[in-house]
Amino acid sequence: MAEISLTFPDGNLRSYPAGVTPAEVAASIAPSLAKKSISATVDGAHWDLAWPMAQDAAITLNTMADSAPALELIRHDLAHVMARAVQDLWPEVKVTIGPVIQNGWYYDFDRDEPFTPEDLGAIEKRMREIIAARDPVRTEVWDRARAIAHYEAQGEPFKVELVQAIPEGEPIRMYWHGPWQDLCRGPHLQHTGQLPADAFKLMSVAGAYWRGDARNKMLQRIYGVAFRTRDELKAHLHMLEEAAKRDHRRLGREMELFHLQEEAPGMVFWHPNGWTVYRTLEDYMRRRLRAAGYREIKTPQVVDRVLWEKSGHWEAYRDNMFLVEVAEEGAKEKRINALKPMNCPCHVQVYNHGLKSYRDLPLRLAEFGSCHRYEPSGSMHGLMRVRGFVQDDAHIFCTEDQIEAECAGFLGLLSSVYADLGFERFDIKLSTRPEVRVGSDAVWDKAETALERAILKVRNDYEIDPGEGAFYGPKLDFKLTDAIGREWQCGTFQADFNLPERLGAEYVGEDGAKHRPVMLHRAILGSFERFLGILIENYAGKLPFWLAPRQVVVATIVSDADPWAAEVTAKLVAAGLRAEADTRNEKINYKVREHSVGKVPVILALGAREVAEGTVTIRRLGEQGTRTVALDEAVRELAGEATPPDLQGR
RNA sequence: GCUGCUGUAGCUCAGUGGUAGAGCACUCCCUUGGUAAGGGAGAGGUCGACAGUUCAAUCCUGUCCAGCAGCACCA
Repeated sequence: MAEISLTFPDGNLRSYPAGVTPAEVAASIAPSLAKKSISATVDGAHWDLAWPMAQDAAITLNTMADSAPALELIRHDLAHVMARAVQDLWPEVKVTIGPVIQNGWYYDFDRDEPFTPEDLGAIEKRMREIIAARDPVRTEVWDRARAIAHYEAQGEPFKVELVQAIPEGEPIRMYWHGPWQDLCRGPHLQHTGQLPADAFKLMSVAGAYWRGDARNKMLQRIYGVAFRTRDELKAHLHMLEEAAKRDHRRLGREMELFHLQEEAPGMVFWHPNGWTVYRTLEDYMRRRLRAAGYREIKTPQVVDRVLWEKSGHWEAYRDNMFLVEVAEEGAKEKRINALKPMNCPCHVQVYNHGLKSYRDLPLRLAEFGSCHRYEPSGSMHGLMRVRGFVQDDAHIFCTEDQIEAECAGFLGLLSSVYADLGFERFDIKLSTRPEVRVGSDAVWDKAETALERAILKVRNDYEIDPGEGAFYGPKLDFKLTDAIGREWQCGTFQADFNLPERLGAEYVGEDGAKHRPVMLHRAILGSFERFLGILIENYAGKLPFWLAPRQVVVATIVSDADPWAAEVTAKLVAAGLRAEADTRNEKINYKVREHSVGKVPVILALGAREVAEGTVTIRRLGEQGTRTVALDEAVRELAGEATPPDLQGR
């Protein structure tokens, strides 16, 4: 019999007969290792202890102490155990797929009746019984015809489809968890008793399309989370609660920032506090753009369909546009306008007004452009996905040769803005030419290279998404990472060879002939609404001092301090701070609590002592201690902190 | 848009086939209190909208609207 040699993590090399399984290898080393092992990593692939190895390989035996493989096995086995529990309880339910996802797994079922929360409880209970039974797990490789015949006999049409979709040459594996069988690529644990009965939880049930396609049947997806220990599960559930506490919809209410209501779904009603943050951010962006050589413009919200027909949006995106019909005097037909869903066609109109020379390029036109898009009802989410929003939009008209320098300049601006707003980390993705596109290959070559070279001036790591560019040009997407590790795509930089053509943008070149400019669409924040949502969640409501809607509350301890509070507040306001006096007939405890809940960064408490000394006592949000200082000193200190980052040090 | 769930006071929620309640918030009174809720009283609701069943609907049924979770979508 042929021999294979296996390399162990410590560098040792040992020979085994071909076809040896990791379980046998473990047993050959030590019975204790055989007992502890749950899977193997063979040449980097996650390997079932029962799979035979046919050739030389590097092998590592995994135990429950190895977090990544352990969690994958636990979650994957639990997906099977859940599917089995569901079919035990409701044999008529059809099974489909059940992959491992972050923190857990899901499994999609086809069942006419919806699963209820009570059903989830029953399923969990049955799962624990299956775990307690310590059913053995077994694997076999079948041929395609047998697997298809089996699933047809079982009345599992989805599984038949899955078997048919497995590429030629890949093994078709069947797994048994006790008497229950599932098609699965594995690997799995050795018996259900290895699963932690107290470290998983079924979370929710929701609809999901078969194979992720909206044209297919909607299945019922049950989500579960699982960890190795009960404490890890508890920690995860606690983390979810903490994340819920920084939900911008909740904080928006608590901090009185904004609200949404039925009569204007997806459109934000900004309250004084929220609008203050919004305006502060907008003012900041306006300064940054001006300093970076942009010129600000403002274009109409309501624009005749004719322009959208010219730009091509009418054909492609009409269903997502808000239409405004007007019965004009004397006209037979109503005039149809659209609320602009984007600013670019209007910006080309500004560009086209008057003949442009190559000397005018690059021309950077910026607009805080108010846009409306009819987003699908189910997609809306607080400030994160709305129907009415404002972009920090700008279009750069330039020559092909200027793309690289413009892109490099933009990258510098973007990273500086993100850093100012508290996001040090962001990732870049370059999407290159798709199959269907406009523009010559020479132009695409030039543009893609320009974007790539611009990135390389800033950093080495970026992701390439081949074929994912828009039909009109390559693009960069920027994803920032927030305080709890979530990623948000905000910035974008897109070259466009199409719109200048469609809308007839031109410039007179050095040669006296007319040329077509390239248009660069770019945004840093994306939409103000969404970015503010991200900021609120990133800071859990505790916005940096310069952005905080109410920076200082002057709270009196006794009513004798009211005049001093008025004087203090006036001084703060005169120094440009957003300060309010709270002279209500309430105890200081009450005021401190209320303004802490409202995320006011600084409370100045004034009692008899402060009145007598002409001082203020500073209490900062999240800190226990207080400091008593002279008023002038406090004003100087706070005014310094209130200076926006781009104006610091001036 | 699809599937499921939800919609009662500003907020968080309880409740019933005979038109409603709690806590917090709000108003007034008492209290002048030193760093996360002092005490008392009061006011506040077309029970998401529209139909239907019923002697009677906030409650049952249907349609619609909105929200939540997920899926799909996101120029």
